[in-house]
Amino acid sequence: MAGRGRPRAFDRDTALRRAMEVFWTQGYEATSMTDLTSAMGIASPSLYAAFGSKEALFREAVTLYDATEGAPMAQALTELPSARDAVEAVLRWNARAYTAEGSPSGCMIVLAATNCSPANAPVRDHLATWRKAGARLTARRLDRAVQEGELPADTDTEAMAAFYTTVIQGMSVQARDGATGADLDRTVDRAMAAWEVVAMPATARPTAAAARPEPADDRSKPADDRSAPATTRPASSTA
Amino acid sequence: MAGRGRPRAFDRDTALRRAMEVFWTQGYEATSMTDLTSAMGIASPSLYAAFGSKEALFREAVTLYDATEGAPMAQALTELPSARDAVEAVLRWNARAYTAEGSPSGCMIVLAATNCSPANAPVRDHLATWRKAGARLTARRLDRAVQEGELPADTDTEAMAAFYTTVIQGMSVQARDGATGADLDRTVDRAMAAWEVVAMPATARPTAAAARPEPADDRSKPADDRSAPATTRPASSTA
DNA sequence: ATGTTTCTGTGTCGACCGGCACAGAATTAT
DNA sequence: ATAATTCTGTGCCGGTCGACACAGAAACAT
Repeated sequence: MAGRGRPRAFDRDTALRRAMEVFWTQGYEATSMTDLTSAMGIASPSLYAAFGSKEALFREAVTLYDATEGAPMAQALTELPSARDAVEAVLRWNARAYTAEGSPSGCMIVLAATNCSPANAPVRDHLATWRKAGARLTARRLDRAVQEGELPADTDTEAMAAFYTTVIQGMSVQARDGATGADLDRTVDRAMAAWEVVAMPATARPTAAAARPEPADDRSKPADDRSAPATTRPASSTA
Repeated sequence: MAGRGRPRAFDRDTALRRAMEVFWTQGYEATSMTDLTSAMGIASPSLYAAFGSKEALFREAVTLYDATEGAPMAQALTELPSARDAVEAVLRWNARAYTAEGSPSGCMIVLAATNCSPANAPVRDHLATWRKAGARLTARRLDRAVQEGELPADTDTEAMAAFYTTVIQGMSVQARDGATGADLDRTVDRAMAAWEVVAMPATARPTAAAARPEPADDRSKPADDRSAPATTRPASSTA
């Protein structure tokens, strides 16, 4: 198995796993070569010889993350008999995984490169592609549920998958902000309780008792907004 | 109004707005002093004289962001007569704001410092505090709705606010990944259609036809997971 | 034993980072 | 006019970034 020359003095898989943890915690740009080499226990020339570059190492780390952390999700989506159980399994699993002790909080694919400099745009796009692949996998599972009669024939499966993907990605931010597994479970409770109304057709509007006219706020100007309001300074805030 | 010495040759508010846009687009760490000075049209000594440091400038930019982009949200939350209309107004507003042309996509407070090096942890915590303040403002609005009889007395307002906060934060990620305003609106449709089931009491479990036993997937190991599964490489993916 | 190959550690490269010293320019106060 | 004050632009600081040259060490083949 060993090649011709001097054998490698470190375990490549172990070093890659260490690198994944650092990237997972700090993100791509915020992780320096010094962070990597000290975590992996090797010098930078060994890193370059084994992985090529910092970016190539990151891509390998993402692939490893998907293989180890994401594999059970793909399995649940394809093997569980009902789409509802499959989506709930994904949400419950993530609620625990994002808050598990011994590993960084939140999802690496969501959090590791949300913002970066133009020079590293390829890295950001790489993760975005992976995120979209996950949403698409969910949409295909919902399509199957429509074919099997589990969901109404006119279900907007793309929008439904986008909704649950949005919830999952928001959960990553919540976990990074200190939400507990129980906190995320309460959000999952609500997302799953809404299953029937979320499975609405493409043409429908809010449904239920929600045939509202419009947001009703003063359309002062088409300016932008942020996630939630706070006129004054944040102060302490415990929740 | 002018002081004693040589007057400032640039407009401080304009320069701050430019800085906000750069931080909004690239995030805190990925934005260099060169990025800032070129966008603001001033040299670095002027920046330091006017704002103190890169971090102080960022905090001022966040405050400006909240005052300009977030103020309508706080207004909707406090002034609209029903909590349901208020929350929907916030969601609809954000769906448009996150995807508006002429400004960066997504929410600055969610995206500008999700991951950063330990040295910049104070910046990350600063934004996290702001995010939590928004969630708390929503929770207080829901408390008022309970007091006014709009929501059941046993409503878990904290969990309900956390749910909608999670959706909003997920929408920021979606917008960054290229989702359109119509895409986000479809998610808002579903989040609002679920209003009644989301307003569930603290003790309740999934409700509806969702009294499931457990996720039911093979509990292979307590490892973590990511946002969505993808066994193979991402490939192209258009949605 | 000798050559070939491959990995390891030291040291360092040019570029850029955030931040600031310094001198000159522009204003007000006297 | 002259002094005092404040801003502006040039240039540079020490430190760190990602990346690699180089020589020595450790395995193989012959």
